[in-house]
Amino acid sequence: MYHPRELYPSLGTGYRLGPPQPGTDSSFPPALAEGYRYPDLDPPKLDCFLSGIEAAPCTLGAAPPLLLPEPALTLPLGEVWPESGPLPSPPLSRRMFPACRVSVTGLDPEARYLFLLDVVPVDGARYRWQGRRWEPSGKAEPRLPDRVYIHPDSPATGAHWMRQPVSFHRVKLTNSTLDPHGHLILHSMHKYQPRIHLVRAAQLCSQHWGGVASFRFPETAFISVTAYQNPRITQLKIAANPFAKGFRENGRNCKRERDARVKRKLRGPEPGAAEAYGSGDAPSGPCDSTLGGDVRESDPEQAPAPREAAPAPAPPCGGSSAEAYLLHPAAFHGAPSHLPTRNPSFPEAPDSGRPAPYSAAFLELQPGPGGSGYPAAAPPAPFASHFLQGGPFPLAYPGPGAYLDVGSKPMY
DNA sequence: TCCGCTCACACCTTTGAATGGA
DNA sequence: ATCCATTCAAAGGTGTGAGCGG
Repeated sequence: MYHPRELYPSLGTGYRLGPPQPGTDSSFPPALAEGYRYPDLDPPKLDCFLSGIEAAPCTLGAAPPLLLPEPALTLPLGEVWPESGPLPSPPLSRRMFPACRVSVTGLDPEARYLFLLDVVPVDGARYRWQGRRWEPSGKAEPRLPDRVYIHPDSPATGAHWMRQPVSFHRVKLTNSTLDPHGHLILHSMHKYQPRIHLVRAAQLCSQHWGGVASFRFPETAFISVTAYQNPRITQLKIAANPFAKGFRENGRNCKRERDARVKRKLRGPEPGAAEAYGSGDAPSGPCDSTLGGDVRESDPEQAPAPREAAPAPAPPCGGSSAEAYLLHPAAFHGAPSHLPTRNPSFPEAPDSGRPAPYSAAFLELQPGPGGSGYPAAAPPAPFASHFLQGGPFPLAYPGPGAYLDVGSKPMY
């Protein structure tokens, strides 16, 4: 995890934000553009996927009015956070799973861009799992310093980003407010919204950012937890995450095997301990930085797993809910009442060769005009150019309690 | 008592270096 | 000398359960 100003101090401290572009496709919960300035280009379009539990492409919709608060804490240009002694041992963090993955079009193939991801609180409430659903339960903890994850391929050309979906599967979450490793810090039991930022460097060594576009996909909102609240979420993750293979039905770490081991332990030494574990169905091929490695599309056993993860007549889970795990299960995902069923609203993408996505089933959707927490039709967005001083990250979050807090914690 | 968090654990995947053959 | 495939070990990611504290 890095702070962009430390990595690329020459990129400058300010950037302009311009008018959002009108959206087109209303069949999906719209991705919301919070700011943009690409005067010489068609507006970029982002398609959102949940790796492993993948959504059909979601065309960029129109944006709400952009609210720009005063910048808060800033660092002098180019200042690097000092090293403060040795890093403490092992970071208590876990990867976000499934990972955010987006496709982008409309970039200048020659220009260079940075892809960033951050997570902002959705509201001011703390949540609690009430057996069937997540319900607000008290006031949220004070907001933590914002951190930004920079995609490791950054900066790269527009052609590079458009070549294939951009995966953020390496994003790590933690609830340690003192985390020195630069992981995204979240409060447990709070609702968050990931945002994708696309920053164009007009010239890598210039003193100005070439522009920035910021997107949020309502279907990726999640509630952070440190322990599973919903057992069906557990099953979904085990089924979909290759790292949890050992916990699957036939795995050595499944409940039946664990119970058997405990019994054998009580009786004496385990006789079959030296047997080989390999099953030969390990995912193949390298996991590059752009394509997520959490679920291999080429592995026929991996991708369809979520469909088989839960029994068909699933118990009600209270409609929509989502959990993202901090120290323990790193993920963001939901608990649809029809977990094993493909959502008909998301037809299989042509030529994808993948199972149709489950995304809609995992959405943390708020009741609202368009079925999501965001207006189906974007509000009018009068042009108003803004210029932020003090650093491009994070962008203002257009909601209650939004503020800009840059550099109050070391970023790596 | 309940609930959430921390920690240790076993199991598994990922990754990159080392090796050998073409 | 180069390229490619294979092997191997270390690093890292996973959920679970016990224990702890508020």
